[in-house]
Amino acid sequence: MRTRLKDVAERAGVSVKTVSNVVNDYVHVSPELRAKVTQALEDLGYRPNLSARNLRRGRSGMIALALPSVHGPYFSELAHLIVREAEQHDLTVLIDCTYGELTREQTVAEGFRTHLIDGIILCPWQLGAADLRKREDTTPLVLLGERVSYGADAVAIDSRAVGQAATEHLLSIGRRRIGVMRHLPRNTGGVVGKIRLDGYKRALAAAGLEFDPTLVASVDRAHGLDAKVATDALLDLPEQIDALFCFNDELALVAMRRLYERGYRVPDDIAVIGVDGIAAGATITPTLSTIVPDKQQIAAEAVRMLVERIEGEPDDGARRVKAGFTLLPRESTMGLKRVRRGPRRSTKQAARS
Amino acid sequence: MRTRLKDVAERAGVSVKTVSNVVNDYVHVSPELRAKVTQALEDLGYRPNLSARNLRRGRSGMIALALPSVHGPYFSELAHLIVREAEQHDLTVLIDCTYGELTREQTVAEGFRTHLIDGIILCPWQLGAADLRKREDTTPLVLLGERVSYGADAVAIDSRAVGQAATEHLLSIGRRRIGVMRHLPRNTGGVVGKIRLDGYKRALAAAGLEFDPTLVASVDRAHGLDAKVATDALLDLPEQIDALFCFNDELALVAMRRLYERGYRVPDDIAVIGVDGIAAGATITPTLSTIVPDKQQIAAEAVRMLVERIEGEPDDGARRVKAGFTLLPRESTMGLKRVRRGPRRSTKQAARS
DNA sequence: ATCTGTGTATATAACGTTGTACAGCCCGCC
DNA sequence: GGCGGGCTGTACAACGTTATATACACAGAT
Repeated sequence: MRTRLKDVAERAGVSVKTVSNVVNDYVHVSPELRAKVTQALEDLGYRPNLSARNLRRGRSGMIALALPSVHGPYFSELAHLIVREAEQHDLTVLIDCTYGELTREQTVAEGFRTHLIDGIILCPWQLGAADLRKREDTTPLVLLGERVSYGADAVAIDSRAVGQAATEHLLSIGRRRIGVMRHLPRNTGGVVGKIRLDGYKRALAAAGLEFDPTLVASVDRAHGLDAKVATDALLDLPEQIDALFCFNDELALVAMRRLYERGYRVPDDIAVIGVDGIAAGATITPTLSTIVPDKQQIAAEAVRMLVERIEGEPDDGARRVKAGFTLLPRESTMGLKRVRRGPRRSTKQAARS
Repeated sequence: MRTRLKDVAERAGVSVKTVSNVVNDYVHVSPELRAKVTQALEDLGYRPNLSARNLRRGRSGMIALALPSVHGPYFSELAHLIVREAEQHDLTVLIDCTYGELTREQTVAEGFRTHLIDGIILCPWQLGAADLRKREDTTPLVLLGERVSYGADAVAIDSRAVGQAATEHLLSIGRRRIGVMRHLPRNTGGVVGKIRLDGYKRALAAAGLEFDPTLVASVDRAHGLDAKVATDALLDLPEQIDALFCFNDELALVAMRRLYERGYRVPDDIAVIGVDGIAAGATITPTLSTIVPDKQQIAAEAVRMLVERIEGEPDDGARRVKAGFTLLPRESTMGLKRVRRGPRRSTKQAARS
């Protein structure tokens, strides 16, 4: 049916191995034979069978990328960067969605698609250190995120610093009563959230303010109704908040919508800041201040570490890499800039802005 | 290093094939042997080598999904649905990003990862009928989208109907001067855009309005500066537009932002409608009216057709399936609903809304 | 008592590729 | 002129799995 090396070899009148040599650009093949083989290759439209090749080579050139979701903007952007990074190492990425479910995360860590993937990049939500100790699979593994002491390489941003930076920014524009909306998926340790909250407290303390636990609202699912309810809860506190620190941009979008519905102006009444730097934040009104993790760096470090493990880096214990981030102040904290009021045309101004 | 069937066989004192039979749940294995083998399997932590299995079986259980982008919300949602649909058929999906580049699309159609994938779902932007005629690879292929006469199965929404529905909606709320912003990637036929524009014209004609080509703005890239410039162009026309039909939601988000910056109110001055039904459209203010393609149906049909081809459906020529869509009128055309003005608390109202 | 059939297990041959070992050959060098 | 050594090319054996053919035991039917 499909043409194999053998077929090509017969047509060119050479051995199978010679054809293989031509296909793999082996140096020592005489020009005449090479030409003849190349011709036969084209005539028959040969395509290598990668299953066979992988079996023989013991490598597949594929890595798995397992994320809680590929649906939302943050992870899809990250996935994109990892794919591009992997490409540079001649690796194909198999993307898998765990939905943050423990069983799926375990399946991934235990090497689903065994011997078909050379390595795994996993962003765990529920998987704990215990699971990793029990791990039997030996496929190289790199983790994304900040859950504490693992038995595997990991790359993450410094969530404490993030929490601190966001809070300091809100303090710097004169806000004093800062609500927090954190994403706390059910059944999750919520380690990241804790650390980020820790940064928030630290910034408050540095400014001589006391931490008020009633200002912290938790949201089960990242989008939708829950965030709305949480926003209401914060708005209905006896003493009015003047700022809102959302642990991700998607929460912030929902919150801002809710603020609008309830008649609060952003940032005049309440300043809002998120985390992630998703694209939509730049186009809505007011544009969303946010903290942008250096996704490029995360992607690069994760792939680099994984490749090192695949290449057989001696197992000198788990390594941890911190990735950077940038605070991006926009209208939701700094105030609106309107070019003009009312529907009057103004070509030049528009062109300039 | 890694345990193979042979190792398990030796430990259990049986033949390799017997172990294989146990692994594959073959019926005729005596309970005693089955128990012994199962034990050995566990003891050694056996993992099948999928490369070898695939080689032997001639199937990999993997399909490729190639999209122009996996970064944006529309395609990431679609990808998600296709993955879930494929799961039901015991298929793993390998997602690939073509960036709408011709060469990448050709690579995919020509079966990259040969013999490792059982089938391909491709959403082409530049690939033409000619490319498909030249196609040498025989891997089953299903196309997403509406480019005209292909030599492969395809599933798509009826873009003419979409264009017509959106336009009729704008007409129904009394708008008469409707700008169009279409996404027209460089070097692309832009077939979809043409058909959608055709629906727009048809709706105008039905309402007794004349088509004005100056109302059509084209945007090269889906997001960012281009859409801003295009919005300006439409706003700077001598006669004021009162509605804007954007060919996708991302364009609409940028356009609405720009309208705001230039002082136009949505929908009072200009009503806006998009296409795709991305999540962000529900949370921004005003919420974005849009046309939502039935992505679930697209995913289901695409996978179904592909599986049929893989199972060896006789090649009775290309099949085409139309998927449905829904018009979702929201604030950007129907008007804002404010709960209350000013930052006064109002617990009960908020709880109810 | 022999034949047929069925359940159980095995040995062996694939699947398509690449690494290893080796066989010529031609070159230059002692 | 023999001899080591690089260049070409081949035969064969793997890689780990599953399909095929076969062997054997034991049942029931002839």
